[in-house]
Amino acid sequence: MPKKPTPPTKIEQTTAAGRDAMLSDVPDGELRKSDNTRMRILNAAAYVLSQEGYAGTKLADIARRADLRISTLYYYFASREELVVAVLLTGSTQVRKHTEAALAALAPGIAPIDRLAVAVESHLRYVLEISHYTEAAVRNAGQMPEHLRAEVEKEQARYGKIWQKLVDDAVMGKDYPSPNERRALRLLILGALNWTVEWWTPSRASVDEVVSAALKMTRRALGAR
Amino acid sequence: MPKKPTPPTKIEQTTAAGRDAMLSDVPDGELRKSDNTRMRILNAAAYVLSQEGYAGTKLADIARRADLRISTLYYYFASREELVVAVLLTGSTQVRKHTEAALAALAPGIAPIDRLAVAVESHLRYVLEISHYTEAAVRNAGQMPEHLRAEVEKEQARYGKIWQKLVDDAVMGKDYPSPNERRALRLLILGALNWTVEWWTPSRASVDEVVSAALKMTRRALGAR
Amino acid sequence: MPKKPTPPTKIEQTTAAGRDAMLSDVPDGELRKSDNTRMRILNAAAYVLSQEGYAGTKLADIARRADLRISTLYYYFASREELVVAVLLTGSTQVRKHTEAALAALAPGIAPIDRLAVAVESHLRYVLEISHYTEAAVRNAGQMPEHLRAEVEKEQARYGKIWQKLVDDAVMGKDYPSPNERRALRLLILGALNWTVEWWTPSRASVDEVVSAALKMTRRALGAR
Amino acid sequence: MPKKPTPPTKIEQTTAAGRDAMLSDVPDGELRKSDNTRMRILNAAAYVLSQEGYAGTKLADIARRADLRISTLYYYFASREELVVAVLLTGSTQVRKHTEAALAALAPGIAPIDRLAVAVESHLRYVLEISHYTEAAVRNAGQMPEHLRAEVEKEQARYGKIWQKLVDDAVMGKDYPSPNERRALRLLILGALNWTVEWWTPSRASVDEVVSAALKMTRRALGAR
DNA sequence: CATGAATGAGGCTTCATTCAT
DNA sequence: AATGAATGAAGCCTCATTCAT
Repeated sequence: MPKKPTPPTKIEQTTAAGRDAMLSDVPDGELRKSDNTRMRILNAAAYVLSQEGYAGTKLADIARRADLRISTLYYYFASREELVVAVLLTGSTQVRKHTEAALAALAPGIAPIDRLAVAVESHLRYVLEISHYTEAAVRNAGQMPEHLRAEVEKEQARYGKIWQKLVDDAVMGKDYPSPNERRALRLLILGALNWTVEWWTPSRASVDEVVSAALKMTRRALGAR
Repeated sequence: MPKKPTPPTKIEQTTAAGRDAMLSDVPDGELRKSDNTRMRILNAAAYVLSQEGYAGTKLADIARRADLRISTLYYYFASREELVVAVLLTGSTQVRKHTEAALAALAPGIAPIDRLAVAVESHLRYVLEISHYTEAAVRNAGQMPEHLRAEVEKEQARYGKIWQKLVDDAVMGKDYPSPNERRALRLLILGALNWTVEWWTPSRASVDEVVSAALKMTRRALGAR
Repeated sequence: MPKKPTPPTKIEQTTAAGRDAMLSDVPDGELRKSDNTRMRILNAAAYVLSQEGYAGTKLADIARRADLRISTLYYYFASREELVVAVLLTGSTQVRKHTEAALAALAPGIAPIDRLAVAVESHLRYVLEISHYTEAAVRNAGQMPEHLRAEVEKEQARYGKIWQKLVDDAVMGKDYPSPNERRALRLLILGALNWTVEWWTPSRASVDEVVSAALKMTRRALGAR
Repeated sequence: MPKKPTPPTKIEQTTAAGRDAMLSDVPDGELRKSDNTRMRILNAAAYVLSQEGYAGTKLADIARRADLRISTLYYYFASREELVVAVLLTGSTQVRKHTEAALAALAPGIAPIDRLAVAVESHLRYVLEISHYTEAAVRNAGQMPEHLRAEVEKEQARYGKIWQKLVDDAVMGKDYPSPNERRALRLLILGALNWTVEWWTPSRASVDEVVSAALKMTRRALGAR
């Protein structure tokens, strides 16, 4: 395992893979202490961001949750902003990868509307059940100061493209004739899914029920019988 | 210690009516100057909140936009929080009233799905075209500190009830059989509409196109052919 | 007296005149409280800068000396840097004005070497006896971060020009033939004078003795018999 | 608690000789690696101090320039302050030794004014051309916190004594009659020389020109011709 | 009514320093 | 002999808030 030069301060997406490695029980053998700590910080930041939002996220909270002092954060990230961007980037990348994987696993001949349904379920479950990173990304996308948006939006555009194709392929007949309408449709659907983070809590309804409703809504909206 | 003569500081929703009054050409004679100023502050705050989000909203920005000094804000509102709550309450109340009015204007025998469609259009246009207050309310609902949510959520619950009835009435046949699913459906639809504030800009598509897509999506989702 | 708009945060040289006004016993009548406080801050900063140097100057020290809280400094200056620049600019401007005044008061026909001598004495006494501002400017000219030097150096260049003329006029015969040498001579003399702030203390020798030595040195260096 | 095997941490002036040894091609066999590294650190610190000043000098800069990690510096120096003091002492000692050597090389019967001239040239060239150590010492003499000055000032007093004798011997006749004036004269001259570090850059004038001006100024100031 | 002035609390960041390896 | 990791102290700065006028 190659030693990184010195202070590991740089923005790199922390992939879901790396994160999972950390969450599993694999002994540290392959990881430097520093990787571990960096991950702990990112995890803590993702959680706080998902709960408190961009402006409410304080380094003190992140440090407390990571069981470190504030100044230690600066050993790994050059600034609060860099840390936030790293989380959001990770979050955006994670859903995308997760959904891409789900789609890749499908049989080749599957109907477009079914592909879209798979994406809906994958996205929704990831946001609600799995990743604070993605919840953070979803909730804070619009709350970030101008100069931080560029990077995050680029990643999100990538995901958006995938979805647009899913929607375009699934649209039947002559509904939603214009590209603008189909773009709107895609964003309305993703909005419906993303907005769940604002209202869903495990106590009132199961994820399954939400997924079920979302799937019906989408299938019908796209013209399935 | 009675300091301020008649401190007009009280949280009351500023209704759309009041607001419109202010925007119209009614001679000032009808209004105390203080009403005027209070309204200017609220308008400014609504705008800033809709753009910057809860945490990004600074009194300095509001004061600048209202062409006042910061300390003046305290003549009208006891605290930043009170001002914010006033805006969000106003925003929530405004859409509700607006949508209620639109529904009230309908012929009695109209089909439930059509009533829902009217609500969709009314809501969407209000958020996107008309009211910074409502945009502020929509975007910041989830970003507020715990102790401020109560009031705002109460108003929103009221609106939610109206919508739930619209959805329940419009659902056809045996789809969405459980109340939980129908609740999820309502929130998915409202989420789709509310999320538009995160992505819609006049430059890429007209409101009409978004409305059109939203109407189709809703009608189909609810089972209309 | 025209009211300044609002927060008086802007860099303007505080002229010796303004400062003297503040130091004298003239009742505040003509001055806003704000002018007074701004002056107190500048005075405090000048003192601290002259004693501690650029890097050693802490806002806490300045605030303490001005009998204010740190945050109050920000009501008058946008940043530590702006305050420092204001002091150095003031300091540079002060000596220049003081020396210009001394020169202006001379009889027209006076010999160039005598004009130079007047400048030497004026400069030296101002730095050692009168102005912390100028001492601050002298001691910190070279210690400032790159991006702050521009403004200060411009003012200093202005003073440098005056001195160069004094030196050029006073140089007799064929010594120091090249402009570069005369420039060096000017800077050596000013250096000798400025460096006094590093070693002079009232306890070891009187200002008069230093002035006397400096005058002799200069007169002889320039070729007077 | 004996931690470090042979912690070479001790304040000793690194003489010009030692430094030259390091710069020359003598095979490393003669030097412990640690000497080598210690020297690298000192050199780096001298450079940074000469450029940034006491307060602007960061261990990070020194480490970067020495191509080491910050923590390594602590293997050789107990603290930042100790390192700084070592540099300044070295710098002060270097000029003194250099000038002493130049004076020692003179013929015995040489005139006092010529001895002084030799010292002027030696000092000036050393500061401007040769040693960052001395430049550091010169520029930071007055910027150091109280508790660090003692050692440095002691060394500088030693050099001052030599200069005072040079000046006293060179003064002719009845000028500068009092010891205080002669002390002032010495410090004015040294000030003129030292201040050159604040303004001289190779691009505007050659060292020779500055030296020439300084020599003429000194000779004349002392009454030669 | 409105504001100028002042402040306290709290956040971000830098940096020298320590220590186990 | 050198370094990676972690930290405490201290500084700068922002911002909501107060209060006399």
